[in-house]
Amino acid sequence: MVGMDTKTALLDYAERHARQRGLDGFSYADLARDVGIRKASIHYHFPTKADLALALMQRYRTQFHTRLHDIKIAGGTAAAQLDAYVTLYRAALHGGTQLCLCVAFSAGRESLDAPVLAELATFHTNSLAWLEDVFDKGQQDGSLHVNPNSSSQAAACLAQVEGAQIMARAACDVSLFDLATANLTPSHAH
Amino acid sequence: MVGMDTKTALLDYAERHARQRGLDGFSYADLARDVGIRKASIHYHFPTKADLALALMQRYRTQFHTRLHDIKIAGGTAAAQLDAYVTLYRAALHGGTQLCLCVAFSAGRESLDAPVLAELATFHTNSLAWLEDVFDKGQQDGSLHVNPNSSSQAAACLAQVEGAQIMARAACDVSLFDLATANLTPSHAH
DNA sequence: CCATACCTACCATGTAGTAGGTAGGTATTT
DNA sequence: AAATACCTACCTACTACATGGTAGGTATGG
Repeated sequence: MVGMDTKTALLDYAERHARQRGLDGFSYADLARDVGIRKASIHYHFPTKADLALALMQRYRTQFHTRLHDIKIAGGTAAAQLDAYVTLYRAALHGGTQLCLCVAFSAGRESLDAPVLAELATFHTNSLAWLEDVFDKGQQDGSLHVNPNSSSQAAACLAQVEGAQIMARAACDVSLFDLATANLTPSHAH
Repeated sequence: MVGMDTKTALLDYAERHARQRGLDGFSYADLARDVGIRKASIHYHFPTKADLALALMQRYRTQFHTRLHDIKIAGGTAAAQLDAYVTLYRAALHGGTQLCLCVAFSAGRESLDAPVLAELATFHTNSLAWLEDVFDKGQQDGSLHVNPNSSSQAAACLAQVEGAQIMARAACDVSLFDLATANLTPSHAH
């Protein structure tokens, strides 16, 4: 974290904690130790924990959807795009040490304020739309087997990667993710 | 809760809290209010919170696997058994107000002691074995389309229902679960 | 009597936050 | 150039609870 501005450092550490333990599982005291400032100073950057959670979710959502956009722009078959998508979720596991933020926050959604819940809903809505688009494209280019209801298939796909993360996280074992998503990425040797 | 013994009442309320908010999201003070005894008295029944978590997981796992056993005993095609399985997960959502305990604990696994983690691992292992068995039977009785690797398909199926729970819980909307699991329960009108 | 299941009183930290202050840097004014 | 004003980003000191627990005591039912 050399030379990094304090606010970004706080967000980085907070994101890691939230993805490992959920929002209720860490405190400002943890962040203070991580960043090397006094706990009370964190309130300068994030007056309340809810502000921090919102900033985390907004940052995560925009970064994630930039990645989705990049996958689209890069072109390739729909199957390749789906593969890249699954790879995003796999990478988010960091070897089984953490969940992606949307899953972590979904599980602890009772502790979230309304604006954070709204961001979370937007994350899911955007992801479903992106996936549905991929399945539609897959039907056109013949690279994916698509059932008659692409929105249901998009939902199933999102459920699968999120669930695969849960399984892998529980066991701290990425190979479980691979096993559970093999049908989505058939080009990989499993 | 009339006439119920205190220990069971504690477990019931604790399970609800844990499934709604995770283990870090509730405290003995919540349980004390729920059951109507002093917080310190809870330690008589569960000396530490880790003891409580272990008891919760053990109870949940044994009950869940009794249900799986019942589905098997009841007979019917493999497709009907898979349908019953998905219905278990759907019912566990309680209208979108909570997750099943294994998902809630998986997300917050960092806060769990080793014996609880072991129970959680057993839960997943047993569930996968049961599902794999169903897929094997489905291939024999022709009621399920099974790909060459039934263990991967079992893992995918488990991931899907767990992920579908996450999605439905985030939005407090069971219809998302239905949308995301439609391919597993084709006999239902979606 | 004894086991069970509760109680009170307390402990040691821990949590999210408030209020006022200060140091250093930068922009503006004299 | 020097003084002043303002901003940023931290600090100390503190608050009000809250957390998971300990220790000793008491009431009740079998």
